[in-house]
Amino acid sequence: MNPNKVTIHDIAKILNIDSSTVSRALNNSPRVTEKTKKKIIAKANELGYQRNDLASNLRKSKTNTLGVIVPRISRHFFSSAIAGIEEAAFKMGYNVVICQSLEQLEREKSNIKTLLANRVDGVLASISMETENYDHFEGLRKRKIPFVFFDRHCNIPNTSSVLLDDFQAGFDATEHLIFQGYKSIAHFSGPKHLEIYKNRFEGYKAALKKHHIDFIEELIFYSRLMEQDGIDNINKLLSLPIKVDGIFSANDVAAISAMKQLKKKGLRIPIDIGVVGFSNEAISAVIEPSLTTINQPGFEIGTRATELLVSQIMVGNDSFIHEKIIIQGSLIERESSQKIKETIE
Amino acid sequence: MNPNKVTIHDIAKILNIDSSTVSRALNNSPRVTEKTKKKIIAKANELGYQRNDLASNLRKSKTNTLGVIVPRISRHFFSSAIAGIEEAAFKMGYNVVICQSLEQLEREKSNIKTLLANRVDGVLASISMETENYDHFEGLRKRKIPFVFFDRHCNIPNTSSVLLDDFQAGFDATEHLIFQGYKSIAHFSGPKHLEIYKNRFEGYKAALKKHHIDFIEELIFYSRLMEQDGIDNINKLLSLPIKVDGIFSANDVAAISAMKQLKKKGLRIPIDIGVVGFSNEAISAVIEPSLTTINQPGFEIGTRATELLVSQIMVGNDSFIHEKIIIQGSLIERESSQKIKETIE
DNA sequence: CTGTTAGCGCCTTCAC
DNA sequence: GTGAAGGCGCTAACAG
Repeated sequence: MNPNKVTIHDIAKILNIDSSTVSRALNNSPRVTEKTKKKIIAKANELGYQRNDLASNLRKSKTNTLGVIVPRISRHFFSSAIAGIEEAAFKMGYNVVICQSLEQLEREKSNIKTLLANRVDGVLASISMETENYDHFEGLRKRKIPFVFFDRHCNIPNTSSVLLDDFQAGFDATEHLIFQGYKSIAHFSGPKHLEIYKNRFEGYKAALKKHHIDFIEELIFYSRLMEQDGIDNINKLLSLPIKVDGIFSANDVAAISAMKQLKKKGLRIPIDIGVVGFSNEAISAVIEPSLTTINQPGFEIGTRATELLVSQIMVGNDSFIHEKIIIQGSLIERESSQKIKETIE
Repeated sequence: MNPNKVTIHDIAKILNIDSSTVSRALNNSPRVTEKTKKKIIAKANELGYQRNDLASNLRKSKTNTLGVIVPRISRHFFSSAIAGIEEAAFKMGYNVVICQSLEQLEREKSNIKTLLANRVDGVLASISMETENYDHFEGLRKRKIPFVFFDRHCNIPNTSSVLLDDFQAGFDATEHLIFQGYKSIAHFSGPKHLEIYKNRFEGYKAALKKHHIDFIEELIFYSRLMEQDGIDNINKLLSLPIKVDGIFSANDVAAISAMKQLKKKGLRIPIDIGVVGFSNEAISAVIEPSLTTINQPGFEIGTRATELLVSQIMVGNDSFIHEKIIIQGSLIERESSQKIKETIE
C-alpha cells in the first residue's frame, strides 16, 4: 500500500479501536493509556503513517503557517530576513510560506490571495516598489489576519512594523563621510514614495545641516533599485559642473553598479560611498575598501517581526496592540579603509 | 460577516442555487450558463469570497505545490536557484514551499516530513553537508512523490538531477590559473563526501595533469563551508614550506574568508583565486579584481530542475524517465584583472 | 479512558 | 445545465 494513503482509520481498523483514539494518541493527548498510545505509535511508524495536514488544518481552521511577502528573495537583505523569520517561526512551531512580489503591485496582490487561500495565520510583508495603495492589506485586516511590515513599511494607521532606524542610518552614513573630510556629498536615493528612502534622505539632510554644508538639489539622484540606475547616476554625476567627492547611497544595488561604473572609467576611489543595506559579512570582506556600510540586520529584523506577529496571533482577533519596533543599524567600516586612502593621496 | 468565512454554501443560499453549481462556476466549468456564472462570480466578489485551498486540495488530493529543500536560503546560489524555481513554478501554476536544512541531516529529514504532511506534489532538493544516507528520500519514492536534486545531488540510482558540470568547472578554473602563469596551485575543497566537491577536485587534478604539474597532497584543504575554514586554510597554507602562488577554491565561503585573511595579513593579491559558486553580478562587480569565478547559474539550474520535476508529476506515478541534466558554468574574469596584476608585478 | 457522531469546505460522481 | 449525496482525513464535542 502506498504509505501516503495510510490514514488513522487504517490504523484503527488493524488495531480494532476507533479512529478518534488513534487521533488522540498521535496528538499525544493525555486521555489515552500509555500502553495503547505505544501500540498505536508503533503501528503508525510501521505503516509509514504521515498525518495529512490539509485535513487537520481544515478541521482545526488553523494552519500554524505564516505567510511572508518580499520583493525579491535573492536580495541579500531579504534572504537574511527570511532566515531570521524561519528560525523564529520554527522555534514557535510555525511553518513559513514565502512569496516574491518581484517589485510588482499586481504580484503582491496575488501573493496575498494565495496566502489567504492557504489560510495562513498571519502575514509578514515588505512592500514592493510599486505599492502606493494599501487596500490589499486592508483585506487582511477585514479577515482578522494579523500582519506585520518589516523594513519596507508604509504609513497606514494601526499597523505594526519592525524597521531599521532609517533616519539615523542616513545621518550616520553621511556624517561618516563628512568626518572623512568630504565636503560635496551626493545622495543616491530609492523610489520616492518608499518611507525608508524618505527617512534616509532626511537623515542625509540633517547631517549636512549639522555640519553647515549646503544642501544642493542637483546632487540628489533617484533610482528604481536597478543596476542601470547606478551607472546612469554616476554618469550624470560626473557630468555635473560641481565636483563631488563623496556619495551616500541609500540602496545597495545602485551603489554596487555605481562602483562598477567608476572602476570602468578608471576612477579608482576618488569617491567614497556610504551605503545602507549591506550586511553580508562575506561581501563586506572583499568589497572595495572605500565602501563603508550601515549594517541593516536582516536576520534580527526578521526575528523580531516574527515574534511580534506570533504574539498578535496568540492574543487573537481584535485586541492586540500595534507596535512599531525600530532597530538601530551600525556602521561597518572597512579595516583597511584608512590605508587605502593614504595610498591614494 | 468575516469574509474569510464566506463559503460556496453562503453564495449558493443567497442566490437560491446549489453549492455544487457555485463550485462549478467558480472553477469555470463549461457546464454552467454564462449568465449564472456571471451572477455567481459577481456575488463572490461582493462578499469577498476566497476559496479555501485546504478543503479544495484535500478533496482533490492534489496541492499544486512543490516543496524545496536547500541548506541555507541566504547563500546566494540557493536564493537565486529559488528565484528560478519560483518563476518556473509560477508559470506552470504551482506554488512553492521552501525549507532550510541549515546543513543538518535531522532538519532535512524533518523538512521532508513537513512537506509530506502538506502533501506537496513534488520535491526539489539540494542536500545538506551532513547527508550521507538517503533513506529519507527513499521515503518520498515509496510514496510516489517525484523528486529532483539540484546542485548538491547524490549518487543513488534512478534519481533525477540538474547540476553544474562540476568536473569541467574545476578544470576550467584551475587551467585558468595555470594560464595566468601560476605553477603551485592549492585547492580549497568542501565536505569530502559531497559529489560536487569530489568532481571539482577531479577537475583540478585533471587540469594539473594536462599541464604536467605535479599533484601535491599537502596543497589540498578541506572545509565545512564555514568562514573560519578559509582563515585556517590560509594560515596553514602560509606556513607550508612550499610557496603557493594560486588557489582554486571550490567553495565561495572559504574563498571569501581566505581573501579577507590575506588582506588582514597585508598580503595583497600575491595569490589568485579561482572560485566556483559566485554568480551575483553585483558581487562580482566589486569583488577583488584578482578573483576569477566560474558562474554557477543558480537561476537556470532552478528553472530546469522545476521543469523536470513538473514533467515528472504530470506523467504520473511510475513511468517517468530519470534524467540527469548537466549545465555548463562559464568563466567570469574580472575586466580589470590584468591591470591589477601589472600594478603588482 | 474510549467510542459515537458530526462536520471543517470543497469537488465530483450520479441522477434528472 | 443544475441538484442531491457523499466523502477527502481529521478533530472535537458529547456520551458512556
